[in-house]
Amino acid sequence: MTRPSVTALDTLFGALADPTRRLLVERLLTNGPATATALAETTPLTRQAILKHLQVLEAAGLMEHERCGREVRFRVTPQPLASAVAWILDTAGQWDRRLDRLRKLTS
Amino acid sequence: MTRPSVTALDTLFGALADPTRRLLVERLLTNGPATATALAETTPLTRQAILKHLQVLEAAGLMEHERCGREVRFRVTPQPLASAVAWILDTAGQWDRRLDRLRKLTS
DNA sequence: GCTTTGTGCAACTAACTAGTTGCAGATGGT
DNA sequence: ACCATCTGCAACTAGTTAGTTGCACAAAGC
Repeated sequence: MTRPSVTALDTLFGALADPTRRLLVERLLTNGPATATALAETTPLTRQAILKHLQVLEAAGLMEHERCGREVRFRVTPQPLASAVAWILDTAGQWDRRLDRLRKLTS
Repeated sequence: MTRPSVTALDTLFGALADPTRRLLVERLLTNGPATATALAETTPLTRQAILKHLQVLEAAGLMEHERCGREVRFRVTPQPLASAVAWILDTAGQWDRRLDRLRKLTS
């Protein structure tokens, strides 16, 4: 077991480890794309704090942003979540029968 | 959107966000229970560093430890991984068709 | 009883994270 | 042109995390 390097799974799981970030993902998925300013208005946090969270999510591949005039709109790109599920299924699948059944269905 | 509180998902995803911890999970799942000392021998890290990682995993519900004489053996308890998968499927499932198919099969 | 081996605890450092404030720059409306 | 609004960047604080070292304690073997 050599010292592991930082992989996409690190930033991905790390991004999901924060409740504010998970809320942002949920909210953007249900309500559609929005700006950091708009998201911050529904939150006790400042715009900059929200923006940093969005950038963490973007670094994990879970967000994209698009410029529209003077606004910057963020949209969820959930594809990387498949890797997270894949790791869980590949790892624990050998142990848990129910997860293993799921693993076979994904391939 | 009120300020979210720290939930089990936070510590769970947080525990999975570290490559060393994921390796420990994988190793213990394939090779069976082991002590922190034994695990540290296959690593550039010290026993205490490994122990801390094991404790983080245990706080996330992914480990159990059992005392055997003067040894302390750690074992993976992967049940909480189901919650992680559940969140992903519940959240992104509404978006991604393939994940949605999986979500239905878990219920 | 002594030695070996494994665990437990505490202190400490370095690095990173979450969040803030303040200000400058760009865009759109009138 | 001017004003309101939104974004971008930088500096700063406080708290947390990863990892270390050192030492004390407990259990087994001889």
